[in-house]
Amino acid sequence: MSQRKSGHVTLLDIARASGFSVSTVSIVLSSAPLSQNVAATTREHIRTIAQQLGYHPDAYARSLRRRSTQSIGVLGFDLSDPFCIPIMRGIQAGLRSAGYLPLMVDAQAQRKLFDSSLHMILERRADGVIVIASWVFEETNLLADVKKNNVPIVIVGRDLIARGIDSIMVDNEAGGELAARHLKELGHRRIAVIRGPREMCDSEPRWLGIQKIAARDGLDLDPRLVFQLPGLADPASGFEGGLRLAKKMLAAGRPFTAVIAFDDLTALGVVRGLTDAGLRIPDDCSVMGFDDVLPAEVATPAMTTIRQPLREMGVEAAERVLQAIKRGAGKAEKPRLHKPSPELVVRKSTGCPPIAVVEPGPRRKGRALAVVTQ
Amino acid sequence: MSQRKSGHVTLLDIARASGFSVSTVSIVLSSAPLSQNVAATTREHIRTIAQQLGYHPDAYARSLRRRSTQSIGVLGFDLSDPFCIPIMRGIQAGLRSAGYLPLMVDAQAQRKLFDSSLHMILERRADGVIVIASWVFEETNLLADVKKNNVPIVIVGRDLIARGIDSIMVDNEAGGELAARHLKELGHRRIAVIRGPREMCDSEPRWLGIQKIAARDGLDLDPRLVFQLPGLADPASGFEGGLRLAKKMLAAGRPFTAVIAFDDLTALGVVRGLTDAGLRIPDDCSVMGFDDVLPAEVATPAMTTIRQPLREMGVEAAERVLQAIKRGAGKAEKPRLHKPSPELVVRKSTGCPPIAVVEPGPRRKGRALAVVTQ
DNA sequence: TATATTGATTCAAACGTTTGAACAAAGCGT
DNA sequence: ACGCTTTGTTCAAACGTTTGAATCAATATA
Repeated sequence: MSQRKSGHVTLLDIARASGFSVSTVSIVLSSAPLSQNVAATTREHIRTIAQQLGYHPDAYARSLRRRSTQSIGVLGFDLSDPFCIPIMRGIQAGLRSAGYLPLMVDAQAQRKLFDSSLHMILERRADGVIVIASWVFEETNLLADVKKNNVPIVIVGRDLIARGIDSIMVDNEAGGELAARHLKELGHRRIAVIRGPREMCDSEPRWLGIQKIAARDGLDLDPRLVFQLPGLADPASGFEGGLRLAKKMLAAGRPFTAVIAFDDLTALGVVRGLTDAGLRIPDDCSVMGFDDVLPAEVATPAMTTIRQPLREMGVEAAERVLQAIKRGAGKAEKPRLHKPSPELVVRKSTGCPPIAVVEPGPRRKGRALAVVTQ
Repeated sequence: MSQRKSGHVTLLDIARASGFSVSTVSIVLSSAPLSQNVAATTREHIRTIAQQLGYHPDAYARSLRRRSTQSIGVLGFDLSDPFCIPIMRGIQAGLRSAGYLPLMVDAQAQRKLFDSSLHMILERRADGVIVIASWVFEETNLLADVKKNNVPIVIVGRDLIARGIDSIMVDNEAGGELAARHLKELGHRRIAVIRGPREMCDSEPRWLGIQKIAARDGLDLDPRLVFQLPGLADPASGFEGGLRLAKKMLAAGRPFTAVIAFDDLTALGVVRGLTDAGLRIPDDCSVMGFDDVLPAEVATPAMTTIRQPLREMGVEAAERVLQAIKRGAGKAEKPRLHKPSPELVVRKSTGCPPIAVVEPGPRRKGRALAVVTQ
């Protein structure tokens, strides 16, 4: 019942209550090697008292002394992006098994917060840093300070090996190919595409993959049916973009039987846009997404998409950063790029092309059909 | 270019490099009151050097000395629940303006992790704790240790004032009423309901609200059309549950024109189930959710739902816990319950009841209609 | 001229923990 | 009686920071 000044129970409290010294108590409670030398009765006694008082070692004091925090800063560019969550989960799993703790920070898609979050991580002396940058992400001088304090860093969702940073990014080109091939095999020939925002590094390779298959298999990629998502900050803005572009798509007056959208949210926006115009998915038009996030899975019809192995990517990131730590701060190996393969997930938003093809002429009652001219 | 043992730049490094003492450097860099007395040229000099060396104060050492970490532990029961994210955002906003930092932890819906996460928060000496417990959540002896170390605590999404904990929980009964009234005003009379799992405290009041309106306005709540979600851990399991129960609903052979689901994911499951059976939403049957999470917003048709002011709840939680800290650890006011009002969000999944009413007799081609007998 | 006052800087102790070294006491072989 | 090991415990310094008190000039006041 000793009166403590700070609200927290400390080793000293337990020392006093048990009659032993702070050293002994510390040795017992932290199961230091020396604790084998401590009498079993003493150990028991000290442990009991600690339990009673509700003692929790002060991680700050401990880290200060041990010069290691056993924690990894995990900086999510935008946690509200459903894309981040599985990656986070993977990271958590990867770290936990090694006894490390994630120090999660959410930059809320704001550049300013991104910087200050990074500072925060450095101030907390994380032993390493993992950055999840799915959506638009301007490079900052992040390198400067992190490297100056030689903290190993890994980035997920972006290729920054050129800047000397270990990177993990799905094989977007393969993903683009997968999507195009799937539609081709269903019999689609005229495909509309919504490309990602210019600032995102995923955009170009996905488009490349699509083009590759199109060229090889004779798909028709009418430039008037290729659109581009503007680069906005909010991940949910993909939905708005898809919705808006779906309308433009119909207005273009060119026939198409399928749409490949940049990501799942965009695809959901497209579904909304086409549905509003009276089309049925997938009967009148197939729609594909990319990523495989929760909203795509629970939508009706369930979205056919290209799955990124998000969780595995998180695990990999954790392993990378832990390796780098083990290797020692100084000897930075040359940065590697890990490119996991995406996977086609066939659900209900894609199907065979209709016998008739969408061709909305001069705005008749929303939907107008014309026979395909193949 | 001085060789440091630890990877991190410390005050001592700067002291040496600048020729001033550690004290002076500290005073300058932490903008302590005394820094007014420090010569402007000195200030400038020290700041420049700190910048060059990439100095970041060690949060651990600082907190140890200051006896305050300026951080709040935020323990999310399951971060993959889209419900959590807006709350998190609110908390972040509320804390940031007061200069506090959230220490986010994800219990991943696992009881064991829940406990260890709480320990972690205590070890990190958070000045306060906010718990977000949306989904099933068995009380632990969480009180014991947190209270023993007198750290103020607030819980969002559950009413624990009985256990002496400040709580914030939407007015579920009002929400239930809102949902029922909306359907009634559209002209629905026969309504199926999917109640939440027994373990969740939200379940009962929502049901109460629905019953209240039903009784007053003469809605028909056929017990054979009232279902109950089993209590599973995974938040996405609500979807599966809704899907399964939708099938049972049709199999019950009782006419209904609308469904109130326990939450949005469940509602999306219902939409899937009914759609699979050949029904159109909302033409043949209206479906309502609860919460207003992202997947509900981007689904097509967009989900009509009862919105919880999640962000505001997060802000409120932050303010509560900060107040408690300011008030001082000892004097715990008697715990209060804050019950924000939900809000009806009308989208596209609800509409007037069909002239014909769903009544799936002996499994004919999926969908069978019968005239309403009002 | 002695004494406050002010301005600029430093001393030294403290925060709670860990840990190499030291100490004390006992057992044991020579 | 001596050294040597073993067992059980404590000392004291260190981690990087903050801060009340102290120092020391130089200047202003009595």
